[in-house]
Amino acid sequence: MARGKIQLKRIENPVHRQVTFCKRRTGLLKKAKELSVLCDAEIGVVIFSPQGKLFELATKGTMEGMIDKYKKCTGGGRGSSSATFTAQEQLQPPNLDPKDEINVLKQEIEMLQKGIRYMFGGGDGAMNLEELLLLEKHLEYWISQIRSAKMEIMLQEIQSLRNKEGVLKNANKYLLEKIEENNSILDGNFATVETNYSYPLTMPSEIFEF
Amino acid sequence: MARGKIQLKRIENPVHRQVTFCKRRTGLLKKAKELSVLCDAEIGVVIFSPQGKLFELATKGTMEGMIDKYKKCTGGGRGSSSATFTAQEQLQPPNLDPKDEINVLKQEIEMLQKGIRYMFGGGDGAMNLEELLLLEKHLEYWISQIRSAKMEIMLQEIQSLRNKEGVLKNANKYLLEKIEENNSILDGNFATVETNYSYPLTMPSEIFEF
DNA sequence: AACTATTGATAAGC
DNA sequence: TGCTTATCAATAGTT
Repeated sequence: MARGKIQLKRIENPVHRQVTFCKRRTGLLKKAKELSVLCDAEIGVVIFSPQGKLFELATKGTMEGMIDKYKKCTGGGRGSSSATFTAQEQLQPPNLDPKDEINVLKQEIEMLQKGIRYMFGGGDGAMNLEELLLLEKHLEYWISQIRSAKMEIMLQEIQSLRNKEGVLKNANKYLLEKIEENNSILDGNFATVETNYSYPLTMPSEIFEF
Repeated sequence: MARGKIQLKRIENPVHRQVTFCKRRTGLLKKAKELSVLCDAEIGVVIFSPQGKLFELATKGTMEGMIDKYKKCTGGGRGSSSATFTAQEQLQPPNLDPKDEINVLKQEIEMLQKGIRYMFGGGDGAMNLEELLLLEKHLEYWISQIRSAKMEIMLQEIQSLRNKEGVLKNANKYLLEKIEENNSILDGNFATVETNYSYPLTMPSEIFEF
């Protein structure tokens, strides 16, 4: 926004973070009010500061009312979200007694939580060797997933570029033919058109190096 | 904002209103996510369109969790909780159909994973190449952290085993001396005690290979 | 849905 | 916390 763009990650400097929290909180609530007024929508916003302080906005009626309305709306099924990052399905043998499955899942949750604590809490959430080995395994799996997703995207990109390359080469060829045609029509009356490029015109291959 | 400023009042043209609702709704949720990430805040947003359609965002945990937290903060009536972050406590609410419990836990895992994605990537669902590269980098860093923690534990373990080894060797030596002492006391009256072990008694070194 | 001229939001500095 | 300003981001109107 101003004086340079920012990374979308937690602001480490506590002073900056606090200031930004104030400013953006104000901005967010303003935006919410505007949306509500402009589009006749009912909006509730709840913000807890890192210290646990509460800021709220309910554009019509009360927050309590909003919550009731929300609960009515979500009363039925829960939609689990999109992308497929589910390590547990891959890492586990398919058929498992429900009881065991529950335990495995709980174990995994605990590990993830510990891992997160370890990562973000500065490493005090002591994990033992076994847990670390397991977490390592999971992370490696995630990385492999990410790498294959990455590869897919890159391959698509390469294919797309190759297609473009083909099109461009053809256009190239066509244009050169045109030029030579013109030259032969103009015959010896003029010097040939200066062409300081060679056929086919290509892009440097570095474009494939992401 | 663009091509002329707007009045802060309900947009009368239904088409304009709908379009603006879409655009600004997206913008508002984006802002909320940004604020949450940048300032480590917990944010819940609920939007009802004029037609009563629900749009929601909860940046940490679930909306249910937010509502509970909100109720606690406002001192209002009790809020009944549903699945929130702690598998252990999920245990206590006594009887849950195993099937449901599995779903709850899977949901929780997905949430944790989503949280990780969110913390690292800031994106929602599908990730683009840049985000994937970033996530890969972060995971690699994480793994390296875990590996060094693992190494430290292993080194400690080795050290501890070496200490034990020393103690055992000493005990060993002492016992052997005792035996020889006894033998010399017993003199030639009996054959020496059969010892089919060599000094010092050691453990096979494979124990260090984890 | 895509574009772009504008307005709005805000990071950094004081 | 508030004000200023240079910049970035959101978006109103248009196609």
